[in-house]
Amino acid sequence: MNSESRQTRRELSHERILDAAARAVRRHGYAGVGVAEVMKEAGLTHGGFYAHFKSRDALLAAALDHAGAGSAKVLARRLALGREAGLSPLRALVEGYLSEAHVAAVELGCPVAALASDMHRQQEAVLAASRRRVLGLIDKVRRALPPDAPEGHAQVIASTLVGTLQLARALGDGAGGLLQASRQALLTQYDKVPA
Amino acid sequence: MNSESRQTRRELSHERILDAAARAVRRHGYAGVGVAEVMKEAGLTHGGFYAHFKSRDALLAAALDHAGAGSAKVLARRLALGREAGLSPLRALVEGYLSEAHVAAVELGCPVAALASDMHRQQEAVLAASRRRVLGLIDKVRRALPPDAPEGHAQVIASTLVGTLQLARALGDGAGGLLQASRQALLTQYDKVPA
DNA sequence: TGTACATCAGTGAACGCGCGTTCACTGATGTAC
DNA sequence: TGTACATCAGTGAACGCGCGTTCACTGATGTAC
Repeated sequence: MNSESRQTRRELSHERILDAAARAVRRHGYAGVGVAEVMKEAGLTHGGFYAHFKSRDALLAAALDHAGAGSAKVLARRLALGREAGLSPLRALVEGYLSEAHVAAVELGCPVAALASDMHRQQEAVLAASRRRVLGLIDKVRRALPPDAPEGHAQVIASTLVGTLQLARALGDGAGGLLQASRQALLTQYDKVPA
Repeated sequence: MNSESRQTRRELSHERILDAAARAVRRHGYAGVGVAEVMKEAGLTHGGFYAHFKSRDALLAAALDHAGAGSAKVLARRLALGREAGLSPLRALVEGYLSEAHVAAVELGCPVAALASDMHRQQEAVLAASRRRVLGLIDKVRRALPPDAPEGHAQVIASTLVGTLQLARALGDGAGGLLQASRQALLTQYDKVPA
C-alpha cells in the first residue's frame, strides 16, 4: 500500500458508489438507474447519497466517465495480450469487441454500445459525458489503425462495432452469424496485416 | 371514401393513439412514453386508454409495429424516387438512411436506430416487437442488395447504418464527417453499380 | 321523420406505488491535551 | 496511553411528485318502432 492508495472511509464509499452506478447504467440504461438501488449495491442507505453527488444526473455523468476508464483498461489489456499472440491491434480490438462474451457482459462492457440510442435524449451534463465516451471509442479505434489511415475509417468502424453489438443483444439467440459477419467484414476491409 | 376507409369513432381514436405512441417511443425512448401524454396528444384523456390497450407495454409493442409499417412506407417511396433518378436500390437506401434529415427526424425515423441499445432490456412483448423491427431492417437491406450477395452483408450494413445514425445523433454538431464517411464506405464496399 | 331506449366511447377523480430529494439525528472517527 | 470533545459519514423517516391503472359516471351514437 503506497500513500496514494490510502483512502478515507468517504473515498472508499465514493468509489463503491461509482462502481455500482457504472454497472447499473450499463445494465439498466440511463432511465433504469435508481439512487436507492445504487446505494444499496454500494452497501449504504439512500439517504447518504447527496453527501457524495449533488443529484442523480451528476452521478450518471460521473458514472459514465468511470465506465469509460474501466473500458479503457480492459481494452489495453486485450491489446497487450493480442500483441503477444501476434495479432494486429485492429484484430485484437475487433475480435474482443465483437465477441459473445462482450454481448453477454453488458454491465462491464462498452458504455457506448449499452447506451448510444438514448444519449441524445439526456440532459447536458450526462450528454457531455456520453459524447466523451463516443469520441473515446472512435479514438481507440483510430489508434488501432495505421497512422496513415483515412480520417473516416475509425468513425465507420466504431459505428459498425456499436451497431453490431446492439443488434446482437436485441436478437439474442436469433442473432445468427451477425457477430461473425461483422468481424469478417471489418477485418477484410481494414486489417492489412494477415492474421 | 371506399368502405374500407370508413372507420368508427373508436377506430379513429385507436389510430390516433397508435400514431402518437409511435412518435413518442422514438422521440423519448421506451422509458419516456407516458400513457397520459400519448392520450393527450391523441386528443383524449388518459382514463380512456385501457379501453384501447390492456397495458402500457401492450401499447409499446403495437406502437413499434406501427412505426415499422410507417418506416417501410417511407423507404418504399425513397426507393421509387431513387429508381426514377437512376440510383441503385442500395444507394437510395444508404443515402436516405444516412442523411442529415434522418438524423434530425428521430420521431419519424427508423425505430431501430432510435431504440436499439435499450431493446434487450424490454419485457417479452416489447422485445418481440423490437426484434421484428431489427429483422425487418436487415431484410430491407437484403432486398436492396443483389440476390447473390453473401448472407452476412445485409447484417453488417444494417449494423453500420444503425450505429452511424446513433453516433451522429449523440455527437450532434460535433459529428464531423461521420455520416459522409459511412455513406462512402458502404457504397464503395457494397454498391457495384456506379452512380 | 321522430321519439325512447340501449350501448358505446370517453371523462376525470382517485388509488397505490416508486422515486428523487431533504433533514434531523446517531454513531464512528479523529484530534487535543 | 487515556479521556473529552469536535467533526465527519451514514441512517432512516418523511415529503412531494409523477405515473400506471381503476372505476363510477356522463354524454354521444346508434337502433327499434
